[in-house]
Amino acid sequence: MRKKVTLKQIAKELDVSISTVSKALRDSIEISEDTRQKVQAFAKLYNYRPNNIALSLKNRKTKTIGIIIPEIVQHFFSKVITGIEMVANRKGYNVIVALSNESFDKEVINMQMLANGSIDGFILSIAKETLQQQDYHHFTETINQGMPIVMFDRVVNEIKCDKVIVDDVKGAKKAVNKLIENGCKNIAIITTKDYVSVGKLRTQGYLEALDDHKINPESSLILKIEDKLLSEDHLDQLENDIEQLFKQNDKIDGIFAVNELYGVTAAKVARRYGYEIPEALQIVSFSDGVLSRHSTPSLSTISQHGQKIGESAAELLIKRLEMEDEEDFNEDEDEIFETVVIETNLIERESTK
Amino acid sequence: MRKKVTLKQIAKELDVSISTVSKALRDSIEISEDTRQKVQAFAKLYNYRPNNIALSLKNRKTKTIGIIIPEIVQHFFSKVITGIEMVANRKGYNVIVALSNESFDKEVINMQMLANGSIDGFILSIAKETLQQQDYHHFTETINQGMPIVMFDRVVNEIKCDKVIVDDVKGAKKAVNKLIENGCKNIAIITTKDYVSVGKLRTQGYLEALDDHKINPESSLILKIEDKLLSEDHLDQLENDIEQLFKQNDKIDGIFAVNELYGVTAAKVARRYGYEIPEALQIVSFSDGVLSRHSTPSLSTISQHGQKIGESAAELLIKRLEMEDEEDFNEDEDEIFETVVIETNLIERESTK
DNA sequence: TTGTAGGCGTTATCAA
DNA sequence: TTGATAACGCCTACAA
Repeated sequence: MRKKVTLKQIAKELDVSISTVSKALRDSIEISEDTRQKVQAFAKLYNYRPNNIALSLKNRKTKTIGIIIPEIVQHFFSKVITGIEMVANRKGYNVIVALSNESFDKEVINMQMLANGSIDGFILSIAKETLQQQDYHHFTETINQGMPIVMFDRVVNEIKCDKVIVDDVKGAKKAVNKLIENGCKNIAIITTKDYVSVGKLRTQGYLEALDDHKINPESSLILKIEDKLLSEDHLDQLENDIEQLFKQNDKIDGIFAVNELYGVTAAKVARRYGYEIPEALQIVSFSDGVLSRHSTPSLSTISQHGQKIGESAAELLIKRLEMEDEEDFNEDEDEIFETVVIETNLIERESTK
Repeated sequence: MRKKVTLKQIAKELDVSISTVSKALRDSIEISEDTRQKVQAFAKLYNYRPNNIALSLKNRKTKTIGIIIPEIVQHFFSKVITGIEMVANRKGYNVIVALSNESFDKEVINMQMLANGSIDGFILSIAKETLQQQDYHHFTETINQGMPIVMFDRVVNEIKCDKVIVDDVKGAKKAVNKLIENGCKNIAIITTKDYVSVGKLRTQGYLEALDDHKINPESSLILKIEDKLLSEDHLDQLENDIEQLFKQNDKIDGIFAVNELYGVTAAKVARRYGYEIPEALQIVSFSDGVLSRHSTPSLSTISQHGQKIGESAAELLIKRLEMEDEEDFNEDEDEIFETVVIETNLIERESTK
């Protein structure tokens, strides 16, 4: 068991000072060719690597990014992480992941844990509970402490920071327009309660698309799901709710679902009701998932490009971090924040004509 | 912008020494009630939190766990992370995630990055490329440096460390036995090339189950997929391969797929060929995914309980970490490592009778 | 009851 | 060309 070597140990072995070793390893011109080689050889032999923690303490930066997301067992969030990790890694950053589990308390606790020096900045998507309570003090606090935050997907106007979002309204309109073009007359929407910002925006897009085509929205065609964590019970409930939708209105010939689970579940229920897809009923869902691609019938979706979102968020954060370095204490106060919008696009599969 | 306060600053403000502040905050009896309250009040006011990095450096432990997995965009791995994160968090640990992307080089680089003081121990699942090259020096090296590793799912006998695995052979036998019980006579297997340990083991289970029932394996019923990263091309290739399987052998009435993607794809191709599921063809797949539950028909699967695996791995690692603390330098050399086996179970859905 | 000093591993500055 | 020293933020043994 060869424990990690430190500069100190190398110094002792070679009978030179610590600073000589340090300089030699960093190819300083101050050091003679001779000792440099000696030191480097020894270091290589013992596989010396500078201790990250010590460096972090010294440099007052950790080169790691903290991610806080509601859950990881969701293709969209995994994709985002993949994207973040890619650019982070490329730029020499690590990524530390914490899950809020949609809970306000866990979000707060995790932020505090990480904010105490473990990371240089946050990339996060807000927990549902937080959105519901509209308590954002933990965000403002960390920002005030000088730690930058980049929010993605579930963002909130109250907080001034960089953001990466999807054109939810526009994406929803694309979906609904497609259905209208394809001849649907009675288009239902399956969405979330309004406190989930993306659900609200997608609902808005749905309404705007209808309006653009002079179609009056009907409340019997709008289903707002109380979105709890995924559980078997919840799934049953979801199916029941969708069944109610079909019972309430037997003219439905198009469905826009704000996520792919709603989409595939709608397809399942619809087929149980004898609807032919896409002949009698067409479906488009918002999604970045694996479900819509592999389900039968495969679902046409509005792809939100989770990985791109992640990449974009990481770039924004790192840009800001490196900026801070440069402008040694530019206490400008009124900083300018960016909001990057990632374009969605419609992927046509079997659930539309 | 109120930057984070340090002990030093508090000390200066209150005109006491740093150690007095430190002790006061930790409720030391050495400190007078008076100053203690004064210090604590001030600390609370300025929202003092000890700096993690400084603590890590001092204590020579970071209280964070490094996870290295091939990819995160796979339900199984997400589940494992969820499990790890749960127990880690409960025990005051953070979780830092790195992705190998199935590449040997990235695995090595990421390990080195994290091993330099950033974490206390690893939980990992080996990249395919590493398994192929059978080069495990980076594992032995980090273990030799005194950093514990827990491997899960894709493990390897050559490395002595704690492991968490699934009873792959037994699970596969459960699946195939079920098919046999249900009357299947010609059961095909869709599996990976043998260098993927879990694929190999599941294939072995398949063969053993057949043997138990005195059924001779037929090479025309065994399809070994060259498993690349998921891409559209790869998917087409997969469908082609499966089509070949059906062409080669028109008596197939049961399929055991070693993962759910193979399972749903087989179902898709089979239905294109006019097979009724489960009447004419029954399918069971290994899985921990969302696909099999929501596909049509939903797939019967051998559930591998990814979250439990994660929890178990985290418990093993943390146990070992805390052990190290106690036994101040017990250089015993021949340590004893555990291998925890997580039981699988068969979930019956629509793809079996 | 309070303060001083040393150390965790590095690097940077300045002195030798 | 090399080395001593201080600093990053914290804790603790020991001294006052």
